[in-house]
Amino acid sequence: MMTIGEAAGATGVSAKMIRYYESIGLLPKAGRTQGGYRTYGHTELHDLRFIRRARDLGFGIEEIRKLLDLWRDRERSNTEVKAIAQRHVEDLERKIADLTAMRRALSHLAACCAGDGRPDCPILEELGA
Amino acid sequence: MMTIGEAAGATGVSAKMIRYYESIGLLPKAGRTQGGYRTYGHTELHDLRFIRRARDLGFGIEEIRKLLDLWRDRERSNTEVKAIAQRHVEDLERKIADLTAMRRALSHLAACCAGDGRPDCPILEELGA
DNA sequence: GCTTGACCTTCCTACGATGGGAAGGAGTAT
DNA sequence: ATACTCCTTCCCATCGTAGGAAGGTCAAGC
Repeated sequence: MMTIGEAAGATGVSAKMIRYYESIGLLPKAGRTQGGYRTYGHTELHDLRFIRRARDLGFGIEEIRKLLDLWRDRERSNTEVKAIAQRHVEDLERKIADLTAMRRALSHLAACCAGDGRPDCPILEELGA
Repeated sequence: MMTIGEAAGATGVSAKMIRYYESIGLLPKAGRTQGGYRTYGHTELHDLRFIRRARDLGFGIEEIRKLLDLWRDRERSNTEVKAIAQRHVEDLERKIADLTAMRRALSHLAACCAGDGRPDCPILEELGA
């Protein structure tokens, strides 16, 4: 059995976030020592690593909640899991497209700006047009 | 002279955000009518459009604050503007790279998942590995 | 046993940008 | 005068994460 700090070190999820995930019901309430310290065992560490990986893939808390439920359900249907994943892929693609449009517009403007110390600046001209 | 709602309609910046920008000092305090309504003229509309365009390019408030200051400064050096823009381009590229990595990993997993209603699911297997 | 220091507890605050809504006043058209 | 739209300020929520304060617990060394 580990303390919250050890579990944090072992999973890469900060102690702060572990308490937060518990507080919003993403994780079941952790066991406690006599002194009131939270305790973490194999199952709990697994959940934490699961959450960590899902966060790394950009899933939001509510999506992770569903994924954890599905993971715990032996009778689950992979159709639902795949749907969640595909929705998230589309979400990522939308965000990538937005950022890419910004980057393209802005790097074009930056390329047009001499950057030679004079006041003339196509970037500001465009913003102030 | 326009009211805040008219200025919002004319610039695409919501009345809420106009008040917010004023409250954080991004915009100077607007003039007021006798009744206490904020008033907006040419200069103010220009600033609002400037902010709107900069937001559309993904600049944060503090960057916009600097850009607005530079815009107002006739003695400005385009070197500084270009540096801000290039830093932001790099920021965008980092975000794009992060999201792209997520999308690649996740769409690979989704492609490996049959989605045929059975419990077997490479996505959950990977998250729970 | 006692002290020290590391770790834990809860609770509050903040971020960045935006939106929602309540309560009440201003302006305008009939 | 009435009714309606718009304005005002103020508070709260989002989402995930981090910082800090005040106080309790635990283990190691003396």
